[in-house]
Amino acid sequence: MANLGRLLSQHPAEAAKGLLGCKLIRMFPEGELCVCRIVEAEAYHESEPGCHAFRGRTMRNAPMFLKAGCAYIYFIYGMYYCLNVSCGQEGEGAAVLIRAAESLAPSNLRLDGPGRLCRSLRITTELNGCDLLAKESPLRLVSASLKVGESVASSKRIGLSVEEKLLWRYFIEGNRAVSKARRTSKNS
DNA sequence: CTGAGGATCCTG
DNA sequence: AGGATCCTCAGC
Repeated sequence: MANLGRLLSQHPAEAAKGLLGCKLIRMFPEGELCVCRIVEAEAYHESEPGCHAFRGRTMRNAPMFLKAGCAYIYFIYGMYYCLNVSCGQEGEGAAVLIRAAESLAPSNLRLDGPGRLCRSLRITTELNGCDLLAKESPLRLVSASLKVGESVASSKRIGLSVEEKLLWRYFIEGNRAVSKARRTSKNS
């Protein structure tokens, strides 16, 4: 995908699909750099009750309404953070949850799960709202394509008991950073 | 003001 | 299967 901004301005389901294979780059305050590759993502849109923005804008979900490409980071279960990328048009409550990534450099980080990804990359609400498309950002997205031979599969979203007919979870089929039970379309 | 529940993960 | 752990929002 040539232009990340254009990709993310689409419907979150398109954005989630297109984010697979893209790089996520974390620059720590001390200057250390981590590069990883997104392998699993879910779409959320204000039109459906699975979405935090379903009941309109609140203090917490406000970043979902920002222009495409901003971070929406929330705290959950008293313990974990989850990273989302705002998408769609400005004023539209839509985002993509980053569920898992492959650790490239260093190659030993555990990024297989939304909570683990944030813990390993030290992503907290301190980064909430930041522009992931800006070059100087401490957390940044860079466009990249899938590798030859890779394909995208989909399933219902994880951990929701509503809207289960929406197949808005996307993942790179067979990828090892996707949890074993959920990495094939057969099991999803 | 209150309390129920949550886009998770780890342990037993 | 259950607990950690606390923030958010709906409801009163």
